[in-house]
Amino acid sequence: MEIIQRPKGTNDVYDETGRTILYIRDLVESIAKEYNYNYFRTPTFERTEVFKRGVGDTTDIVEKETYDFVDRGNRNMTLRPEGTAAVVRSIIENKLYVNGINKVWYFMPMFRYERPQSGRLREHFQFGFESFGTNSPYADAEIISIAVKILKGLGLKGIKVNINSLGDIESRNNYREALKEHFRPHLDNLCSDCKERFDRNPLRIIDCKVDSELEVIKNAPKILDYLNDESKKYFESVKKNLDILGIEYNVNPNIVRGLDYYTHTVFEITAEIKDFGSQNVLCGGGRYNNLVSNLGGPEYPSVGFGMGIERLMNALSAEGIDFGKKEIDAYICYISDNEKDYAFKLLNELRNNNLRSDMCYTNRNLKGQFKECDSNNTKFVIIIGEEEKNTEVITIKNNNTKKEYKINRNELVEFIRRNYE
RNA sequence: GCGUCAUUGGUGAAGUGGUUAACACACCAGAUUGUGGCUCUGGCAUGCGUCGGUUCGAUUCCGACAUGGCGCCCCA
Repeated sequence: MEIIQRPKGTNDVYDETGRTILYIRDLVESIAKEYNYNYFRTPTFERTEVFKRGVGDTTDIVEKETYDFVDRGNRNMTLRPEGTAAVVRSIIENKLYVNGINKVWYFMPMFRYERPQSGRLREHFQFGFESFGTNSPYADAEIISIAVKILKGLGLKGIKVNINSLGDIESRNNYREALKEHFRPHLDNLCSDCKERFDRNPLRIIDCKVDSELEVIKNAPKILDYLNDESKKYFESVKKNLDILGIEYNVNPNIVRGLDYYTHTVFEITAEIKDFGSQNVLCGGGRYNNLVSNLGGPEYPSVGFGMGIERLMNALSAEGIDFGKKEIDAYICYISDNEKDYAFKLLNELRNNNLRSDMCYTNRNLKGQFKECDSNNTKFVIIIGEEEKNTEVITIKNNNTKKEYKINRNELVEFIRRNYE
C-alpha cells in the first residue's frame, strides 16, 4: 500500500526532538513565572481580517504567505501566521485592557506558505511574550532581557542583540518622505522588488539584499536622524535600561522588520553559529503602540517578541547542546514469569512515589531486560527472582557504580532517593 | 514564488545497464538456564523516493511529479 507522506514543510516530533521541545517549553514557562507573565492561547485560525488589518495587507506575510480557506459557512479564514495580531484581537474582544496591565506569553503553531528550508517551515512553533499597557522604556528592556535570558538559559553563546528605533508615526512619516525624495531620481537603478517597495513601503528598500551594494542605498538617509525629540529620548532610555540590566546590544539602523505594526523599538536576536544557514534570526520583536487601536481597541501601547522553536533547536544541535536524553530512576528486571506479578506491583509502588520507572512486559530474557536498562539510561536496576519474591529482600544495583545491594523492600524508595548522587 | 543540487535499509553510506545490492552502526536471536554494555555465531533492502519512457533487460539513462538541502525573496 502506498505510504502517505506528511505535508511539505511540516514535521513529526518524537524522541529527542520531543524531549528537547518539552525542555525548552519548561524553561520558557519558568522564566515567564519569574517575570510575572501569564499563559495565553488563541485559536489556530482567525477571520482573515485579523491579519490583514493587524499585520498589514501590503506585507509579504499577508500578501503571499498565508494559508487561507473559506469555511463551509463562506467565511474567509486564515491559519495564524504570527502570534501578536491574534493575541491583540483577543485582548480587544475580551476587553482585557480594563486590567491596565497585561503581561502574557504563548507557545503556539504558526503557518506560512513558503518554500521550506532548514529553519523555515510551513508549520512552525513559536513562543512569544507581550507586555501590554505600559508605554515605558523599562518594558522594552524587560522584553529584550527575557529573550536573552531564555537563550542564555539554553546554553547558547554568540548571541547578538540588534536594536533600532522606527520612532513614532510623525518620525516615521518624515523619514518615509525623505527616503522617497532620496530614491526618486535613482528609481531606474533599483531592482524590480525595490521599485515596488518605493510606493508601498520605502523603508524596506534599505535592507534589500539585491541592491545593498549600491551607493544610493549606502548613503540613504538614516532613520535615527529623523526621529523627533520625543522618539529620540525614548530610544535613549531603552538603551540606558538595557545597560542597567547588563545586556549588550548593537544599534543597527537597517532593521526595519517586515510587519507593519511596529513603532519605536525594533530588535532582532541572531546566533553567530558556524554551519548555520541563512535563517539565523532566532528572535524578532519590538514595540507596537498603535496596533490595538488599529484593530478597534483603545490606545493600548505594547511591546513583545516571538521566537521560533525549530531555529532554536537547530542552534542547539549546531552547538552540540543536548537536552533530549532519555532517563529514568529505576528499571525492574525479573528472572522468570513467576515474579512478573510481584514486579508489576513493585513498579506501581515506585511510580506512586514519583520515581520514573519501568519494566518489560514482553517475555525477554535477563540480557534483553538489561539492554532496556541501558537504552533508558537507568539509574538503578532492581532484580527480582524467586528469592526476592519470597523474602521481601530487594536486590538493587546502582547502574553508575555497578555496586549491588540487598535491602529490605520497605527501604527501597528511600534507598533510591538517598543514593541519587 | 525563483534558481540550484540531491533522494539506496531504522541510521551512515559503497556500488553497477544484466544472475545473491558491499561495509559499518543500530536492532533481533543464540553462545551464556539469576546479571547487560567486551568477544564470537546467525538474522536483518524480493528492494535502490513515486509514476511513466528508452532498452532484450534499469536501482543505474531520460521525463514528470513528490520530498529534502543550499542560495534568493521573506521571516521565527
